[in-house]
Amino acid sequence: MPLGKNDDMFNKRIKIRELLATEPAGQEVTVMGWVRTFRNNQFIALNDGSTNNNLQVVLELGKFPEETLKRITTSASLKITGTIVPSLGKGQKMDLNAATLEVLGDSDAEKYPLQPKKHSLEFLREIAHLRFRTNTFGSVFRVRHSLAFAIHQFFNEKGFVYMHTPIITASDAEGAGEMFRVTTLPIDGTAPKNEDGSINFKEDFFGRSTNLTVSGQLEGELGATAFGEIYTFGPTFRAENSNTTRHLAEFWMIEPEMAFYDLEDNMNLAEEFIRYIIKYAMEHNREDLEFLSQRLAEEEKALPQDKRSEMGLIEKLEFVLNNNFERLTYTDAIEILRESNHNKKKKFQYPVTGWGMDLQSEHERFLVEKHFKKPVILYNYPAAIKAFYMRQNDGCAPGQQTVAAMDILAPGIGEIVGGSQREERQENLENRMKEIGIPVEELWWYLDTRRFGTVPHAGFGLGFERMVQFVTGMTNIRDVIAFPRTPGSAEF
RNA sequence: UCCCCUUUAGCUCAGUUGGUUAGAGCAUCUGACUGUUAAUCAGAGGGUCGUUGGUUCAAGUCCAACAGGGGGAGCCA
Repeated sequence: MPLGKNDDMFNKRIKIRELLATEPAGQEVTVMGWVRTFRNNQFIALNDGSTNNNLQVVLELGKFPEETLKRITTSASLKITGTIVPSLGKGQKMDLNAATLEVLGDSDAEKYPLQPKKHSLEFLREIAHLRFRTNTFGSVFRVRHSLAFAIHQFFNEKGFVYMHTPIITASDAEGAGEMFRVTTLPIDGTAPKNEDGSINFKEDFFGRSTNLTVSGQLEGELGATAFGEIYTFGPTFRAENSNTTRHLAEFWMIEPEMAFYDLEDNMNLAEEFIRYIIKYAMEHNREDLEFLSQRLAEEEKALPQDKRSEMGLIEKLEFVLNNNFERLTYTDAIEILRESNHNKKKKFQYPVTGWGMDLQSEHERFLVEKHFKKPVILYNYPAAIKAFYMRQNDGCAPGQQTVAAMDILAPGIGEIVGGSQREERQENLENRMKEIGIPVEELWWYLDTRRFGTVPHAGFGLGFERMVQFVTGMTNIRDVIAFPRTPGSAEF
């Protein structure tokens, strides 16, 4: 097939987003897209997914045969050639006066489920394979794309190495929740067994028991202690029976891991990172964000006054760009919560008992949404409520051992980032592992980072879908991933 | 996994203290009109009231179980 011969190409179309940015001056163009509405047997609102804005195609009366007009139904796909002129109508700046029109694919109007009207997000979730054709999901997924792209750009500019950590892992040593087992052994009870009756995984595909990854962090630390700075960005799986608006069984996570970073460096990076990708979306997806902002405002009209956001979506994002996150220690947070009127009036479901307690989401929400009214970074948590690999802080008061952990809490979402400086001292790390029953032998490869040239290092994990929720204002996490996997649900 | 709410036409919803033939808007179809903007106007078709069982002379309506959906909690990202 000859290359570079544009005349032979089927697709010489101009994208509608690009076309709408030009001035209408009688130019001849070809567009392709899907019908959103067909009014008056004369006006087609054509959408090609490049933007929520439709192109108005004008059909001269009598020019096209009746049989063709009948086929211009919602979501039918069309190829149209014609000239671009200033619109005579008020809703748009240009019209495409159609010279030729070809129906590429019909769409049976009686069966097509989307209508030119408002649909509930719940209904659209049931037709997740078609919901991209709506304005809301068009905007959400274009923004999701931009955020993903910005993430790579941010780390690339900083010289981080993008590391692909394994999806299938053998380590189940982290104790981070339920895992999905990966096996080729039969499930009908005929799998080979050991003498004690347990499954003999030596006979399995990998010769051992394997699972889908719950985090790439431990592998990430291996990369960081060689490249200096790495990040992962990939799918993560949790088999927890969580049924909430912010949990998925399959989600995407970004996990940077940096050698020669302490906790403060870590917080600085996380904050800069979040701001960078929001800014990127604000600059590249302004229209989509404005649409989503309007959608959210509309949705919140149905809520009682006290449940509505104080800021609009755009306003909130600008606020995050222009204001530093509030940073405070766990210990200070407990004090604030204890002294709050909310607590004194016993309005917390879980009373603030004092130092050492795990913060409940109502406490986090109080700090973020009521007290500080901005994103908050909490750090230096009690060791007892945090993971084994977090660095033990020196010089803690007796009975108040803390670790160099930090969580970033966002309004409306809750925890969006969890990170820490890692325990780089081999002895401390091993002692801690033994204390909480994590098999030291199984993680021999991880501990090698501490054996051979250990360095202070830190990292964090950011839930991508929660970030997309924050930026798009979508309240249910199932609406920011194309095909959500949740307990009891894996359609499509 | 626990608690609460919910399920009526393709969609969004009404449906009274249990009482005759279950309604509306939008969508769809037919026709009219033709510079429309979720076009408008006229007409038509469309329902095993989530499923199963129970109470009752009588159940869309009351009760129970199950299933789907939503919200909250826990776990976390």
